[in-house]
Amino acid sequence: MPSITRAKIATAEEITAQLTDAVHEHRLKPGAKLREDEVSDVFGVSRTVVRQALRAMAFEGLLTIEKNRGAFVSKPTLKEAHEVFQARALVEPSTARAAAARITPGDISLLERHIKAEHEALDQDKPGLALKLSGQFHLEIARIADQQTIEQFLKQLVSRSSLVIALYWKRRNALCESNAHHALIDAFRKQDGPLAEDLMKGHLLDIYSQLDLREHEEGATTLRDALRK
Amino acid sequence: MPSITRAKIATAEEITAQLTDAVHEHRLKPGAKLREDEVSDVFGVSRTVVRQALRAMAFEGLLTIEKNRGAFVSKPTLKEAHEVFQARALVEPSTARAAAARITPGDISLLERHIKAEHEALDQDKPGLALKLSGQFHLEIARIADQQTIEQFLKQLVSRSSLVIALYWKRRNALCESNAHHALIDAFRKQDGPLAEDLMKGHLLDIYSQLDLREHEEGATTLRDALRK
DNA sequence: CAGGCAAAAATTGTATACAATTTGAAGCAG
DNA sequence: CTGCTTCAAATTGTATACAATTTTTGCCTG
Repeated sequence: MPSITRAKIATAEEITAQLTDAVHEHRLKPGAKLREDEVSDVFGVSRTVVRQALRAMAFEGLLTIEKNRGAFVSKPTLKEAHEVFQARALVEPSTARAAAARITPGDISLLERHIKAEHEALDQDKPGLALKLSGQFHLEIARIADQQTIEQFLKQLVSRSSLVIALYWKRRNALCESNAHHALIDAFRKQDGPLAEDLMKGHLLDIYSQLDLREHEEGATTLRDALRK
Repeated sequence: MPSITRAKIATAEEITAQLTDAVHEHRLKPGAKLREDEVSDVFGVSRTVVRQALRAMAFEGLLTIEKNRGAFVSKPTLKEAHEVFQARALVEPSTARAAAARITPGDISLLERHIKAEHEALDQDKPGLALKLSGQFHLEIARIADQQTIEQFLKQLVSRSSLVIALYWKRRNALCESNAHHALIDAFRKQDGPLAEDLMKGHLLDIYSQLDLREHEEGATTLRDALRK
C-alpha cells in the first residue's frame, strides 16, 4: 500500500514537488494554509528544509507567504487571472511554432502518451490529475522547442493557471480540451508550424473563455463577516 | 561618509537588493563566489537570513547555487544569452505598445529623469550604474503597461541580460542606447503604440547585435588551467 | 620534485533552541 | 450576552550548534 507520507527520506526538492503536485491537482485549494511543523512532521525533516521548499513555491507564485502568519496557497485576483492568460497568449503560440520545427518522432509519442494518461485520469474520475497532465502537455511543448528560458516562465504561468481554474472555472464538467491537444499533435506530425501556432492561440482563447472572470463578490474571509448581514 | 556595509540593520530583502545592485553594476562579476559568513559579517545577520537572500537571487537566475560548494554569480552560456534576448524580443515590443496606451504625464517625466540619471552616470564614468539604470528603464515600461506578471518575468530577463553583457559585450565603449530611449519617450508622448512597438523591437535587436555571441574559448576557471599552455 | 594520500581547515547543510509575533481563550465590566 | 482587555498557547523568525562535504595543506613515497 502506497503511503503519500513517508518519513525520513525527503529532500527540499522532493517536498516542493509533492506539494506542487498537490496544488496542481487541487488537493490543496487556494487559501489553504501550510503549517511548517505539520509539513516537517509529514516529511520527517526539520523546519529548515520545509521553509526552503515553501519559499521555492512562493517564488513560483503557488504560495503566498505572509510575514509572521505563514504560507498559504495563493488566491490569484481577477487581474492576475487575466494577466496570466494574456501572457500565455503572448508566449505559447510562437513556442508551438518553434516546437513544430524541431519535433522528433520520440517527442510525438511522448505527447500521445500524455494525452492517453489524461484520458485515463478522466475515466477514473480524477479531474485534478487530468488538469495537472494537461498543464504538463503545454510545458512539454516548450521543452521540445528547446527554449529553457521560456519553459521556466511558462512553468510559472501553468502553475498559476491551475490556481485560476480552481477559483474561476465555470462548469463543474470535465475540461474538454483533449480535442485541442489532439489537433496540436496532428499539426506537429505534419511539422506545420503556422498551423500549430494558430491552434495554440485558439486553444488558449478557448480555455480563457470558459473562465468566469466577472467581478465576484469576495467570499467572506471570516465567518463573522459571512454572517454580518 | 556613506559606508556600503553597515552592520546590524539588514533584512533579507535589503541584502538581496544590495547584492542584486552589485551584480547589475558589475561590481560582482560572473563567476564570483559569495561566501555565506562573509556576507553575514558584512550585513551583521546570521547565515539563516543570508541564505534566504542568496536563494532568492538564485531563483532570479542571478546566482547559481552548487550543492555543498556555494553561491556564485551566474555565467550564462551562449545558448542562454540567445534565449534571453529572444524572450525579450517576444515580450517587450507588445508591452511597449500597451504602455503607450496607458502612459501618464507623471510616467513620462519619471522616464525622463531616468535617462538623465543615466547620462550623469556615464559622465561620471560609472558605466555599471548606467547599465543598471538602463535596465530599470525597460522595467518601468512594463510597470506603466500595468502588467505585473510580465514585469516579473522581464525583471529576470533584464537581470540575466546584465550578466550576458558582462560576458559578451563587444566594445569597451559606453553603451550608446540613450538615443533609443529618447525615441521611445517621444513615441510615448504621442501615445503612438505601434511606433513604440517598432522602436522597442529595433532597440532590442540593436543591443543584441552588439553582443559577441560566437563560440568563446572558455576563460580558464582554474589557475592551473590558465597556465597549462 | 611530481604525484598522491591523509589529515586539517574551511565551508555549506541540517537540526534545534530561543525570540518575536500572532492567534485564540478566559475573564471581567457594562 | 456583547465587547474589551489580558494572558496563554501556537506559530513563525532568527541565531546558533552540530553534521556532512569540500577544499586546502602538509607529508610521504617513488
